[in-house]
Amino acid sequence: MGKRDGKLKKSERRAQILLELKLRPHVRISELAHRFKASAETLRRDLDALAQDGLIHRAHGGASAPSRGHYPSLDERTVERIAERERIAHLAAAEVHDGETLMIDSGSTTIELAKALAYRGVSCTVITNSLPIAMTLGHGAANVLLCPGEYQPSESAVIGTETLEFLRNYTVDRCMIGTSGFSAEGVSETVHGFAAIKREMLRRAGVRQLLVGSEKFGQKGLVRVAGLEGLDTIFVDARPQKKLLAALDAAGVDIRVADQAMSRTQSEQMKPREEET
Amino acid sequence: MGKRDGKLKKSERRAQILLELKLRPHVRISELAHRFKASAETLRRDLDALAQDGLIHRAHGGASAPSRGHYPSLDERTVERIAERERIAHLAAAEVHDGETLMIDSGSTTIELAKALAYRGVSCTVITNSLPIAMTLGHGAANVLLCPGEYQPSESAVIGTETLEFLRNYTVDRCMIGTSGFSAEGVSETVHGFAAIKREMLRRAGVRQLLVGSEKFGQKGLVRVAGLEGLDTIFVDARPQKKLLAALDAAGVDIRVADQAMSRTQSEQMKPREEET
DNA sequence: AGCAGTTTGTGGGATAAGCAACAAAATAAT
DNA sequence: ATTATTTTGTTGCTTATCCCACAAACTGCT
Repeated sequence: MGKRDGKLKKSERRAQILLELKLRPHVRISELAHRFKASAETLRRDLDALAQDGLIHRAHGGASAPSRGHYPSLDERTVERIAERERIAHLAAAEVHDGETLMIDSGSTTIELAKALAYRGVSCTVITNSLPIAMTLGHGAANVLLCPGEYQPSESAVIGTETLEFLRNYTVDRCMIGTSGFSAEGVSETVHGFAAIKREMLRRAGVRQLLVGSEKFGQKGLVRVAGLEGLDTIFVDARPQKKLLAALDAAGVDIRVADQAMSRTQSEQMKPREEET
Repeated sequence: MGKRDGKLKKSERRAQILLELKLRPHVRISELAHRFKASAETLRRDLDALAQDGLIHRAHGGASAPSRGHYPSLDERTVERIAERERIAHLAAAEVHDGETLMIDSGSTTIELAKALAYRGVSCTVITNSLPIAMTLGHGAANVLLCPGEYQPSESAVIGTETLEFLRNYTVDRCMIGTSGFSAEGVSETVHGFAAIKREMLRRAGVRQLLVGSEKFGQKGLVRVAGLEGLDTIFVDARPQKKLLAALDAAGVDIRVADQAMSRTQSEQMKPREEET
């Protein structure tokens, strides 16, 4: 009657592979073949099929998660404008000194910030609601305090009343947040839960800093997070347009532009991928 | 004469590799060797060194980025006894029904449990202190409530007083925990912080269940977590020895053995082909 | 310059992965 | 039940990667 032989069907195998790649950055064909008790050819076909659909990134001998992995909906954003985000993040990271306490919220730009901080080996204390940021910083020199809350797969972060209550217990030197909308009227978000967290972080911090790519200029999200006067510094990749610039000046916001020059080395290095023969 | 042909030094090469891995999930040795005009051996040494420092994840033929969830010390354990852990996890996961509330602590066995629950699509509510477990379950049908606390890179989980205080606010139907030591005297841990969390979880749950591989039988850790009488069920991959078995019986612990036959993913039985030992 | 230590390149045998075509099962359809 | 279709396994061969040891090239220092 049954399938006593615990063999998995094609779709089950592939689902497991995707699941596995959410935890591990890389799986190996030989390892999978052994695990599933299937031939290497079968697994090779599985990986090829998944790679065809863009669900995984094929490599010699195995496969790895596509792009920056764990952040499904983050990924789409992440692949674009990486260079800009990196420049902004490095500029912002240079501001942070050893021993500081700071809050960092979730988002693709702030993940880059975490990477930059980890790379610089800054030994600060960070309170965050983002799991990838906690992981990135936690493996470096920083102390990380993670907020409680309901896990939100879309951002790989936690939100909710528990998160807000937790934040209210702390006061920090500095907070660095991202945003999905930035205009003369201020900072705005599309998701209510995330807006509340940003708002609370701004309230709990001495210095309030925003990391925002120029593509967000002029955009207005559903929920207002704060006005320009609620910010001390913004880190951007390009100088804002006249109107926004005037509003920022009026609000006394310090504008820090991460221009190309300071990361020339990086952008040069990315180029040679083209010259394959 | 040497234009920009100038060969890069070791540190430069390695920095570039890290940069490259920020853009792409996987790099290949042969490709890097060509790019840097260096031998494959050199690049192999580079990747090995970077992997040693935990900066990248080594793979056959190349390397991938570790960023989104590198569990350094978890990995070493994870490669061993995967099959046993999976069997235990699937057996335990079968116990959980839709709508239940449960607590799950951090550990390599409980990560397998999370994978199994995600695979089965159980829509329960889970409170955990483990980041990988939150991520795994959160992308599935379950609701996940993550504990606050200090991030502990070694287990990719949070611990500390914040974690304990948070747990005290909840009561759940069931808790499922792992352990590093299991003997007739009970459950024990090597790290104090993790022991405290397991203890609190056991206290807050109606049904208290332990997942433990047979390799832990007889081992005693530094800190005692609970006696056998504090457990309702244990999920194991092999029947305990006489002495431990007697103690478990005396304590009224239900023993659930995940034997080969019922394993979903692997069954050695129907494979009379020559083995690889 | 000369020397010690590091870094890189080279060669060869062992192992693993890729590829393609075909056979064997398993599954679905009639 | 019997085809048709899909999926998986196997075989033989090619290519790529790994690993080890040793030689060559480079570095910094006295």
